Amino acid sequence: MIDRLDGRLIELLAEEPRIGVLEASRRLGVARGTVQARLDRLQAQGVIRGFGPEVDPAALGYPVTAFATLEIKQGQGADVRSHLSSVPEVLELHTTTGHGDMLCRLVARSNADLQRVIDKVVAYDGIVRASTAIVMENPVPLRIIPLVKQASED
Amino acid sequence: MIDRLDGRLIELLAEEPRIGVLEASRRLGVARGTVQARLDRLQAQGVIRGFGPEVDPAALGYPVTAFATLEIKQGQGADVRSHLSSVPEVLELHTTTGHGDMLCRLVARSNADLQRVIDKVVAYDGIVRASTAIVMENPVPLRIIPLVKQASED
DNA sequence: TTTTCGCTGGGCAATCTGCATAGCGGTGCG
DNA sequence: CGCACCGCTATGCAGATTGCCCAGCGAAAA
Repeated sequence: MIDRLDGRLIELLAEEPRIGVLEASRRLGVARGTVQARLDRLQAQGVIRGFGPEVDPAALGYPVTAFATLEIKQGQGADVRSHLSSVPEVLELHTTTGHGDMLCRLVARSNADLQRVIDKVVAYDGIVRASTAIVMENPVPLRIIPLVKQASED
Repeated sequence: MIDRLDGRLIELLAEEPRIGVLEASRRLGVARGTVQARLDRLQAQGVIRGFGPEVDPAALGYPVTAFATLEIKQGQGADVRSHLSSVPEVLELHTTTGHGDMLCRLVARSNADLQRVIDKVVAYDGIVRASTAIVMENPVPLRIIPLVKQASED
C-alpha cells in the first residue's frame, strides 16, 4: 500500500505543511523528482485527499461539541440525510449498526445554543428519537499519523 | 470573529488548497498583502490550525470505521486516556456526558480485524464496558465550510 | 484634528515550481 | 542470458511565487 518513504513524507508534511517539494526532498534525503512522484501517486491513489485548511470550530465561536445518536423511521433515511446536511452545525453524519441508526457530530455556540441546534436537527418527521452526549474533553484529537506509521512499517 | 473576506479566503483554500497567496489575492480581488495578513491572523488566532495532509484511512488499508462508547471505572480516566492514545487505530477520543463516559472513533482492516482492535482497546482494567457501532455509510463527511459560511456572514 | 489601522500597489532578490533530460540499477519475462 | 520497463537520481532552465519592504490613502477611533 504505502512504503516507508511514503510514510515519512506524510509525517513530514503533517508536521510542517508549509514546506515545499524541494525542502521535503532535502529532509528526506531523496531527489526532488522522487518526492514529486510520490506525492502525485499518493494523491492519485486517494491516500492524500488534499491539503485543505484545518479550521477550529471553537475559534469560530462554536466551542461546544456533541455527538447525537438518531433513531430513524424506516425508509426515511435519504430524506433525513439531506435534511441534516443542510444544517451547518452538523459537521459529520454516519449511518451505523447498533441501537441508533445514525450518529452525527454537532457543534454549538454554548450549551444553551446546543438546544437550538438539536431542535433544528430533530425538527424532521423521519427522526424518531435523538440522544445526545456532550463532549467535555478531547484527550485524543483527530489524528492519523500513528496509523500512517503502522501502515507504512508493515 | 471572522468577516466575509476571511470566510471567502477559507472557502477558497478549502476548494483549491494548491493555490498560493498571489493567486488567492487575484481570485478574491484584493491585494496580496491583504491575503497574507489575513492568513497570518487566522493562523495566529487559531482559526486555521494548519494545512496538514488529509489522509484517507480506507486508502491506507483501514476501510472499516466504528464508534465505541466506553464505560470507565471511576478514577481511571487518565490511565485509560493514555492507554487509548497508544493504539494507532484509535483516531480520536472524547470524554462525554451521558450513559457512556468516553466515545472513540476506531478504524480497522476488516470487520474481523475490528474485533482485534476492540480487544486491544478494552484490554485494560479501567474499561468496564464497550459498545460499538460500525459505520456503514458516511453521508456527510467531516466538513467545516457551511459553518465557516455561517460564522462569516453574521 | 490627530493618530491608528487595514488595505492598496509597487518593487526586489531569492527561491521554488513545472517540465524535460539522461544515466543507473533492479525486476520480470521471453 | 538479454531486453524492456520502472523508479530513483541528478541536473538544467524559464517562469512564477514568496517574503519583505515601503509610501500613500481612507475610515474609524481617540
